[in-house]
Amino acid sequence: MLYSKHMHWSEVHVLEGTEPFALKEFVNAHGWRSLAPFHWDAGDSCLSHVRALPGGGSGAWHVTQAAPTEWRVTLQAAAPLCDSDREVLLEGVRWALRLDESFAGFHALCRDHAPLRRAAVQGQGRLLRSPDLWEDLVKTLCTTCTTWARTQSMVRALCDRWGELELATERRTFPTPVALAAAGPHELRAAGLGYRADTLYRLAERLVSGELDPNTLRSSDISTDAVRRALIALPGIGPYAAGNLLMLLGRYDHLAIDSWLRRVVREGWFSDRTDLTDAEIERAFQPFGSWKALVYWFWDWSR
DNA sequence: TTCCAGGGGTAGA
DNA sequence: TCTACCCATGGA
Repeated sequence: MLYSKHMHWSEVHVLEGTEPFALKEFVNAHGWRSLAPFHWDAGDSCLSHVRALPGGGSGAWHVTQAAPTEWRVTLQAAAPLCDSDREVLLEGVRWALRLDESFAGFHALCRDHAPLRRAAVQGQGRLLRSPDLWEDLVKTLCTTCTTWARTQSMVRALCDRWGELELATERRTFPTPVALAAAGPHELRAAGLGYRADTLYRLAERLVSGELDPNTLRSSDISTDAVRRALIALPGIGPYAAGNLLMLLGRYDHLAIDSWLRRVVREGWFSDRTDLTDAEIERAFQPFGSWKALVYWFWDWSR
């Protein structure tokens, strides 16, 4: 634990996970790593994130792989971290990397299907998520009815305009609900959010008022159906967005059916039939039970 | 100019 | 439950 030459606080921790996985393959399993304020340094195989801290100010974490189940985490901040801020950052790393989640059931299923065996052999199934669920709610909203390039630019614009500058990394945090509620729908629209501006503003207001605490949705005491109903009750969250968020929450029994999934499944399993319905897609995934979303993500569609 | 993109909400049947 | 329509925005 020391001050760097730029007088920023830095400290190193080692976190242990329960199941081995490769950081590089994990980070590249889906697109979330390219959404701010995540930063993936492919050369150093280092994943970073910056976030606002409850004690005020902000902090950064940088993760590299130390061993199959060991992670070297460097925390950075403008000043020494208090215990609660350190805990928030480290808990965020555990959550983002899913260090406490087991994929043994998924891998058992994978061994029965040739296009999934690679996933079992390589220990796949883990999908990166943001340290904070509010951040993933907003990011998911920004994936609706747009291109991936625009999703990236929308999320970047939110950070650039309403995020806090983290001094050690000179990167901007993801904006808090307070910041986006204060911005208002007109400013959000002007930042390129389009019709999502109104729903995003309403979502931020619900969090600020205390009407919604998204972290209650992280509880394992609630049934998946109850979580799904709560998600769909939120402004701007429909079946696709709820499916994506359930997957990020570690519940894989619902598909997030979007134009990309429709195309992949149509070409892979239905001879490119143009009249394929969502109901037929749902039925095709029914045999995979509580692992449907991961089966879609890790199925070897090139076979 | 028109169409569509890793959809959601609403009205009407 | 299903369908039709609208919702901003930018790139092809």
